[in-house]
Amino acid sequence: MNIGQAASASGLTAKMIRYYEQMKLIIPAHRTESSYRTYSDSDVNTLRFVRRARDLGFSVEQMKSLIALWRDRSRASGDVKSIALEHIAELERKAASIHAMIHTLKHLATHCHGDERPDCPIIDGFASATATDDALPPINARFGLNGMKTD
Amino acid sequence: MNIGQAASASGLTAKMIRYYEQMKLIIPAHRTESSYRTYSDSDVNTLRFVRRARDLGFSVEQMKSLIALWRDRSRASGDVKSIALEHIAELERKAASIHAMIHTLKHLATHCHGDERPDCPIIDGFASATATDDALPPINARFGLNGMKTD
DNA sequence: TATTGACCTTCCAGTAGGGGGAAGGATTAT
DNA sequence: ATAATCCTTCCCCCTACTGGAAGGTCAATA
Repeated sequence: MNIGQAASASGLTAKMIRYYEQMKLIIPAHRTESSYRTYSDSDVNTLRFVRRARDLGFSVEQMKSLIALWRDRSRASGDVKSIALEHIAELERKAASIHAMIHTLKHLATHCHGDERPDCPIIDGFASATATDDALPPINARFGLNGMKTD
Repeated sequence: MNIGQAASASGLTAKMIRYYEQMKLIIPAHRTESSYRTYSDSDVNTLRFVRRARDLGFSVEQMKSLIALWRDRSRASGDVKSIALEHIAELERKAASIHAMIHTLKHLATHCHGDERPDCPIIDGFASATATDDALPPINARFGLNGMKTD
């Protein structure tokens, strides 16, 4: 199986598979004489594992740990659980931040009649102090989504 | 007022102010003879406007539109509202995606005893088909957070 | 006055997680 | 035979910044 077929079988793209190989998340694929990458069914299982972890928002670094634990027959399930719980906590922080934005925006939007008149509570809300100032912590104390795939 | 003072007055950093100037989000600041940037109270108002919009998750491109509308005395409030509503919809998609991740992860985590035994439903869930496969749409149909600051 | 320290300037590099596309070789279908 | 579709590596692009180097400037102190 070449990279394109492995890609559609796993739900990743060929670009992603090469990227993960380069990042040392996955073991370099075997090559044909003409240096085409080849994938076995077992390799595709690994790729599917990666895709599922990625779909759950794990970073490449986190996935490295998860794959190492996956391959380790003597792993402690507590190690896996702690990674998962930490990730859940991070996701919940992100969700809370997004909900705070939605809340403020909806509040502003419901007071905007949204016609041709220039009077606009949304713009006015941005231009003067609103709940936003208090709703979000200081700029440097915040946490980032950092390229996380909520795709 | 120089850039450091404008930064603390607005809640941005000096780096961000220079970046926004470079990106043409804000008008280049006046300079002293020794090419220090100087900011008036009015300039700081603009910076505060930018910070609030940023805190609500708007991208630099969206903020360009919002600032243009802010400065346009004859703007239609409907134009502002449509930008805001579109942004709310985007935020809600992101939130739904994150909640789906949390849901799946919590489901897996509650079935993991989390001790020294190697048996781990979380890892097993990644390795074989789970609700994840159905919970998320195909990889190319997804939407991204793309550097958005949920910081 | 000299010097220190806290500013400021520009520029370059790097981040995460890839996407896009060029240049060129390989394989496959007609 | 030839065209279409793969594959390879390579490098640049994206967002929204942050960090740091090299160097100029300004205010206070010894």
